[in-house]
Amino acid sequence: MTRPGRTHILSGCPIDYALEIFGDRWSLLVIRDLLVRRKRHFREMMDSDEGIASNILAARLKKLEDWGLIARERDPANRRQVVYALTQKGKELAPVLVEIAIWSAKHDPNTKVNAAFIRRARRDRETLASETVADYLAKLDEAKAR
Amino acid sequence: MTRPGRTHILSGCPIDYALEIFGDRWSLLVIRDLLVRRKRHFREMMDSDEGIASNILAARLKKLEDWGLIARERDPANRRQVVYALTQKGKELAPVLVEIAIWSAKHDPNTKVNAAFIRRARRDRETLASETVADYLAKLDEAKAR
DNA sequence: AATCATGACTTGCAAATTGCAAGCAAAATG
DNA sequence: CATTTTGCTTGCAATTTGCAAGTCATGATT
Repeated sequence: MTRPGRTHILSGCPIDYALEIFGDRWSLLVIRDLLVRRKRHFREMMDSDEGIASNILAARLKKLEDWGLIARERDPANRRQVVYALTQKGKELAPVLVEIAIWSAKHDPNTKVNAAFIRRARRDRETLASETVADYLAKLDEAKAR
Repeated sequence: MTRPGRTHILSGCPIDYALEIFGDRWSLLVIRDLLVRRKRHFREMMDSDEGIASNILAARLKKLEDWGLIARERDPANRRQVVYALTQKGKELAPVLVEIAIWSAKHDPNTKVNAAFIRRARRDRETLASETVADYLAKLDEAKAR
């Protein structure tokens, strides 16, 4: 089994494995963009509010692809464009994103996510399939925008 | 409200808030050490398998303290030593660590965490208080070691 | 067909961060 | 008192990040 670009010997701890893949400032934001905001193209992700640089975005996409979290193809409708999508492995990070969002909603003094919504997310989490979690997170995103 | 060391304007997205605090290779490993492995001293965290450098560990501890996830005090029994502990804000990251561990256990081909254990973690998660989650994760850690 | 625009990167370069290993000051131990 | 321990700090090289311009392939327009 190839483990791409391994810069440290992994300790065997599950947290360490995950952080080898997405332990940086940008990767989970890319996954959010794909999962929650349904972005598909490079330009769309570049346009997110956080202001990622193109070389960093390109490098993160490559890494996530190398580790099997995303897949890419040339868009047949316009071959200049690449379409990125989460693999199942990538989609299954949805509960991680939910928990992070719940934690942040509680602790970010500037949060715009309402507490009742978060309590519901926590209560219903077990029944959520990953696509529905994506909808959940999308609603969190919309709630934030209000 | 002071927001320590803010290097980017936060987008308002809960994922972005969290990544501002712990979006790096090492911070969640530090939190794991405190929460799961019950480590309390600098030297103990330095000794974790992943091999963090002392300047990075010191910087991460400072950042986590600045953001209110950990607290520190001189150990009255030995004033050379500093005791670090998670605050409530820090402890409430336990469900995030559980989800990351579950994800990794499923996707890390070298995982030593058994699947039945993970299914149980998923099923029981809702009833777990953060201290019990810490025990859970500790058991995951032990299972890994076997 | 030629020209221009678009999209996904790539590149050059400066700033920032990481990592190695030695160093330092305070406190404890022998 | 001399030595050891602890939690950092520091010097320095390597690596990564971030800004902005550049490049190449493809599509659209004239």
